Amino acid sequence: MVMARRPSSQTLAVSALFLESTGQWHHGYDISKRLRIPSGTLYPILMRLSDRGHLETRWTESETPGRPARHMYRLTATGRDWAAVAVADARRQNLGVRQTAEGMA
Amino acid sequence: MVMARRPSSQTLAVSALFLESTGQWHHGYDISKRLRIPSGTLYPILMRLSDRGHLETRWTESETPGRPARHMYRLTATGRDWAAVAVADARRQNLGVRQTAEGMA
DNA sequence: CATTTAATTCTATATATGTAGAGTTACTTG
DNA sequence: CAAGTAACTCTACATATATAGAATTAAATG
Repeated sequence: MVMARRPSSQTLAVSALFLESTGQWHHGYDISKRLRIPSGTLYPILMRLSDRGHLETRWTESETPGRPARHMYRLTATGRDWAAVAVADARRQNLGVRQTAEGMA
Repeated sequence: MVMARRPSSQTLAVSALFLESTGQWHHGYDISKRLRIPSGTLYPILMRLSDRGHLETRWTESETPGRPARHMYRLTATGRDWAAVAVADARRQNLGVRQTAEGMA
């Protein structure tokens, strides 16, 4: 039984962010800053979502040397469906899916 | 008049490290750990030495994605001569050119 | 010798990734 | 409902680079 547990608020926030811009690639550092989720929490989330087929990934090299490459993520088709349901469910139950860091202030 | 000032202890330590292994490439992070010189001190030193023609540089990509590339440095021919004189001078004056971080304990 | 100036160092921050291990929370099972 | 377990989060650290601006130090100059 994969993903038995309801997604955490952090996972929901990440999912909502991807849903807002379906088809677009995002990278961890950007998501981390936008949602104020620390890297040690975010990267495991991104990896879990990827492992479950909700996100697909790709690497893009930096144009300036010395900077680490970016690991890009975006929703898969099934990921979009899963995220839509998960976020809608959470909103219905008023579980507070934050859109941005500011929205949670 | 470039390099009017005598090289600092940090610059001497870096120079000595390069001298010990002339011809070999080193990267900043490694030097920083070995000599315990913080990055904000070390990178300017490496850039100055490069600008003055004492070091040549090269980038090597990391084999594991997500890790930044390494900026490699090694002595040039003139750099070796300069460093040999600078380090010898300092040792003669007993200015304490540390070989390693431990050597300064 | 005091002041000025230029060179250098230091502290903090930024860019990006990720893992280890401890702690917490949610879900299941007895 | 209590206890166990699995999932998840958090803190700290590691990998590598570099810059901005403040503080300091060394050398020159008066």
